[in-house]
Order: sequence, then C-alpha cells, then structure tokens
Amino acid sequence: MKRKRSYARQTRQALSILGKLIRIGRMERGMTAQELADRAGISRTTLHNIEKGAPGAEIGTVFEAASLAGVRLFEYDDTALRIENARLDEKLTLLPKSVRPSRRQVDDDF
Amino acid sequence: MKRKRSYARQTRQALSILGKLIRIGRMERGMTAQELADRAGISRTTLHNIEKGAPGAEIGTVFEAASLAGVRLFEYDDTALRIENARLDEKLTLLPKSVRPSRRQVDDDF
DNA sequence: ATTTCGCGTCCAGTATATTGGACGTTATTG
DNA sequence: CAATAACGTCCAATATACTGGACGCGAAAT
Repeated sequence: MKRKRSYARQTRQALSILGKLIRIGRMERGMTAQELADRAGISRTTLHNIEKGAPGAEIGTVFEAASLAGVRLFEYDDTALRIENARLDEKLTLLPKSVRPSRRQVDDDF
Repeated sequence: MKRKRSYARQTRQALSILGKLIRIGRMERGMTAQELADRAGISRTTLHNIEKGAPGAEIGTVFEAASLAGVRLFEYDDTALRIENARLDEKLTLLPKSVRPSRRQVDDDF
C-alpha cells in the first residue's frame, strides 16, 4: 500500500521549530553533530534529518536528541514531567472508557 | 545491525504525556479512535501505539494527531508558530556555521 | 595560505514501523 | 438485560526509516 502522507501547516511548523531548537541547542553547547548523534544512539544522517524537521523520524529519537541538546519539551523540567504525567493518569480514569457518539459533536455541524 | 534503542527517563515521560494528551483531547472532542486515525491518515493500530507513547512512531503522524486532537505543541497557536519559526531562522544565521571545539565546553569538565 | 574537520549529501542493505484484517473483550446505550 | 460498537490485541505482508561508509565543499583554526 502506498503510504504517502500529508501534514497540516501547523504540524510542519512544529516539526521545523523543534528541529531548529535542537540544532541551536546543540551548537550553543558546542557539540558536533557526530557527538550528539552518538549520545542519542543514532547516526549523523538521522540527526541531520531531525534537525531539518523531517516528519518521518522516530519520535523517541527526536525527543532524546532534544533532551540531550537541552530543549525543554512541554516547558517542563524533569520532575514536573513526572507530576504532569501522574495528573493526566488521574484525568484519564475520570473519563469514559470509550467514546460512543450519541449525537455528532465534533465539528461537522451543518 | 541491531538497532535496539534506549531512552532517558525524561524522554519516556514526555512521550507518555504527549500520548495521554492526545487521547484526552480526542475523547473530550468525542472522537473515536477510528475517526481520529482516519483524519490523521494513519491506522487505528498506529494511533493506539501513539496514545500509548510508543517511541518508534513517526513524529509527523504524532504531531498531526496531536494537532487534530487539539493539543497545542510548544504552547503556541498557529500564527505564533510561524513567528517563532522565523525568529529561530534569524538566530541560526547568527550562529557559526560549524562547531569546532577548541577546548571542551560540553559537560565533561574535570 | 594551508590544513583540518564539521557538515551536507548520496547510496544499498537492513531493521523496523505501518497496515488492515481479524478476533475477543468491555463499555455504553436503549 | 440485550445489543452494538469502541477498544485492545495479534499477525503476515509491505513500505519506509535507519545505517554506515563514502565523497566533496567550505568554514574555522594555526
């Protein structure tokens, strides 16, 4: 099956920004691409794609590189991430286990 | 080549949080997993993995799903993303084109 | 000016994510 | 309580990202 993807402008912007933040963070810390790639456990080629904002990269490696480059994800520090995670777990238990749309309420209101 | 990856706790936390935000956002908007998957152009299986915080998912699809679920990336709205993107471009031009570490300044200071 | 090395780019081979169909389970609605 | 649909999960086939080695270019240091 063809898997050709398309992305909303918002998505592409976010990808581009994250890539640039990683590149800037890396440079400001005086790390070469090879150094950061090694620490993140990926190849220099892949890091290059990530810094370019490639949508196909694995999110885990992107976040790892971001973390190593000093880019704060969600504007939280390490411990705050933990707390937020727990808070979301709680919130999830309060939500219905499955979504059963009785009457459409998404956005196709016509 | 074996490609076994390992991720820092911070990375796993961020992945977990993003997945939960997507799931919560989706449910609060009354969308089924199938609906969101269709809109994002991915399979329900993949969306399930994303909501679980799987590190191997493509970042483009994750961001797309997040966007459709109403999750703000970088806490910016659409236009603010654009501005931030441009700002980073400027910042990049001011940085040296390549990193040539004369004396180590990363973190291994001993 | 010369040297060194970081960076951008290409490529074929390999590892892995994605798919879509299926099935059983569980939650929600009437 | 019964019916229905959303969800979680498994799987083989397929598409695609990752690798690592290579090469040339240009920037940075001497």
